[in-house]
Amino acid sequence: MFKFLQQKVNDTISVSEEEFDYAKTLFLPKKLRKRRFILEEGEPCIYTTFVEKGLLRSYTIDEKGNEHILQFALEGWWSGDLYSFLTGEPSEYNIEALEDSELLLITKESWDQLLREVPAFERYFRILIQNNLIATQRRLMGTFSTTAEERYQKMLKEFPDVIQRVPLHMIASYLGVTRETLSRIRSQIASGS
Amino acid sequence: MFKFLQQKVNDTISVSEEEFDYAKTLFLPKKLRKRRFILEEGEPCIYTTFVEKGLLRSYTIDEKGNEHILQFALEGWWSGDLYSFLTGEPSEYNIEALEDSELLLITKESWDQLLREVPAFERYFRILIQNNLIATQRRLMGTFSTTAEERYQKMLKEFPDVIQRVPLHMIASYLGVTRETLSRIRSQIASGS
DNA sequence: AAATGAATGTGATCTATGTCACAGTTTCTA
DNA sequence: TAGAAACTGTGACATAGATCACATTCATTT
Repeated sequence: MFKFLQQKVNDTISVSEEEFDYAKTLFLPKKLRKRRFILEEGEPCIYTTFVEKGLLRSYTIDEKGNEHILQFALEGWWSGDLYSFLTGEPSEYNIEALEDSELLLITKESWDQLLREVPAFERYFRILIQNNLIATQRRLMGTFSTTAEERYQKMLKEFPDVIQRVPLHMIASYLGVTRETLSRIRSQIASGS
Repeated sequence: MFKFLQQKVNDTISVSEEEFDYAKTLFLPKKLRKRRFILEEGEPCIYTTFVEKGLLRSYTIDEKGNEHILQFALEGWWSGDLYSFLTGEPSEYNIEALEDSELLLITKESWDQLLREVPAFERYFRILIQNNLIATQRRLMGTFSTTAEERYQKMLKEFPDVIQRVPLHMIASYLGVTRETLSRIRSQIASGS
């Protein structure tokens, strides 16, 4: 059950068996069925989530009712609303399973404890967040400097598995365009260049 | 000279005088005149920078020659290209002083050493990066869900000092619009609503 | 197996923002 | 202090992408 998490953590830093055994005690396993939510807008984000199996998405809904996807989380990824998790403030995000999923949850208290007692985890999360920041900065600059088609092509290369497993209107929402626009982009790619 | 950095760090975590004295030895003070660069596209980002005084901007230039500003760094902020700094790969960013500035620089080697020897700094940077990630995620979602005018109004509230000190075409570039569009938004705000 | 809802495609039209061009003003700098 | 950059504004026009509307196919659920 924790094999996958352990492997992921050890890809980044080195943690002894004892340290990891301790870490295990702080996580809560949970199964989440397709179309069920682990976080809904307005409630505080109690857990940070590691995805053992399945696929989550986190998204906001704007005043017009449009969804905007912040992140897809496949196996081996983390999910949650960092701000709400840290502050206890109500979240602006919804986190939904797009497939039947198996998750490992950790509360703020346990997380604080883990970082305090096992400094290697402080380092692990620093690196995790760092890589996330780098990727998010790139995505932001990409929305300024590239067309919707270029962003779609890039996503096809970088996350082919996400594209396979997720409906197109969600890909569109992740790219920051409407489903109609993505549909036209796709038919254009299919026909011509 | 290090008073400001010390204060900033102590706002977040607590570091003893001894620890901070050690940290000081790892930073290199540098003055950078207006319009001079501390990083240019194509070269590796050798330093992460703390701004003691002045104002920096980091930006990329796309294929069409348009600039896109990732960040303004005022007094008390950090600047650099995280990816290039960590990997040694050539940077895609330029970092330029918009005013005569006083900086504290730290190399990757010294930074690694600092995080290794003073765990409080590992924590400090984790929190710093975490807050940066939260802000960047918000900015990204904002570009998807709000108009250029809304983003400008929000920036006026959040960073009035940046707006005061930076030319409008750079504000436009930060917001992801052209200078002409921002100019029209401003005259519209001035006249009507 | 039927029925409901989710997902996708596509045409017609609209709009926010980009592009290009020129002019006036301010700020460096030699 | 003169000349050159940098900065800002504004008009005319172009365009990527949004909106709205409808049809079809696919997947779930009872």
